[in-house]
Amino acid sequence: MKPTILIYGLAMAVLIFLLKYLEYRLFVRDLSIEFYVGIVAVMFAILGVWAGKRLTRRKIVLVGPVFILNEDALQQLEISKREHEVLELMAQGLSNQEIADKLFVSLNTIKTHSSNLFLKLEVKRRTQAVQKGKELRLIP
Amino acid sequence: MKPTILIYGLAMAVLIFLLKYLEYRLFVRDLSIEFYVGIVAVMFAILGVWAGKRLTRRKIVLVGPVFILNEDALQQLEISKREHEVLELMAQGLSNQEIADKLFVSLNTIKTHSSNLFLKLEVKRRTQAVQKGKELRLIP
DNA sequence: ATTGAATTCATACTTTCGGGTGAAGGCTTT
DNA sequence: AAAGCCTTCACCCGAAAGTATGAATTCAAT
Repeated sequence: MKPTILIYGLAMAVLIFLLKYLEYRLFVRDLSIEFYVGIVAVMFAILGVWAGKRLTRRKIVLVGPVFILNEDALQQLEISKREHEVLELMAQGLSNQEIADKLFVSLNTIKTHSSNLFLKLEVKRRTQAVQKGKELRLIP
Repeated sequence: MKPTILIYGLAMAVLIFLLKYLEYRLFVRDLSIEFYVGIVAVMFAILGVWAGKRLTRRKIVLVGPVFILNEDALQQLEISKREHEVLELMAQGLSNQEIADKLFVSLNTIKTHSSNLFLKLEVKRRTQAVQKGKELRLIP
């Protein structure tokens, strides 16, 4: 931070000196008023560009991709809440037994859900279901 | 495009008129030279800010996430080319038999590869292997 | 109240997956 | 040449996944 301030101060000093120098040259009739105004205009235009850049320099914020559930697809494919839940847990790499435990239902129930899910998603395996689920934004 | 040009032309006309008006007031001694120069400076500073914004307005290009293979992880985990290949096809939702067909080897070979892969990735199922593979950027 | 969808579960059967072990051939490194 | 790794394949076994069918229950909509 310190060196930055120093540089800015120095730049400002140079600028003011230049202005005063021009003012002096104008005073002693060494410079036409048109030239004087022109140079000042150019200087401030450049200063404006620079200051504008400084002030509007927006900080870059990296935002991870936000997941937006595709509810239309869910409805079109007639996927129920439970099936959707099962799909989510599948995508987390859980086995049918683990899913059953997590949802407090029997293994057979999960098998039924997953079978129906595969029919609706038109896939044969859970890996493909997860793939398609992500493509259709049914799961993150 | 047309209205834009019209607006710019109009703005420039106003600007020039203002400058000339100030020049006239200066000429008739109605305005001190300091004020004149100051107003010009402010005007051009603002113009500079505006022009700077216009000119440096970069076009926003949306680039899809680029996949960069994490070769370090591949080496650290001692994953061979063939195993990596198998992992890729797994991630595409293929069964072991389909992978075997695609690589022109036997089903048993793929089983061996996948088993070794699971050991190296420290997972139990292919779904988890795919997950971890993506996390580690071993596969897109 | 009846219909229909969703959820639950069971039984039985087939297929796929995954673990363990062993082994042969090829290729590189020492 | 010997050691070490990769790749290939085989056989066996158990676990997990997936299919098919049928059925009971709940809950919302007609």
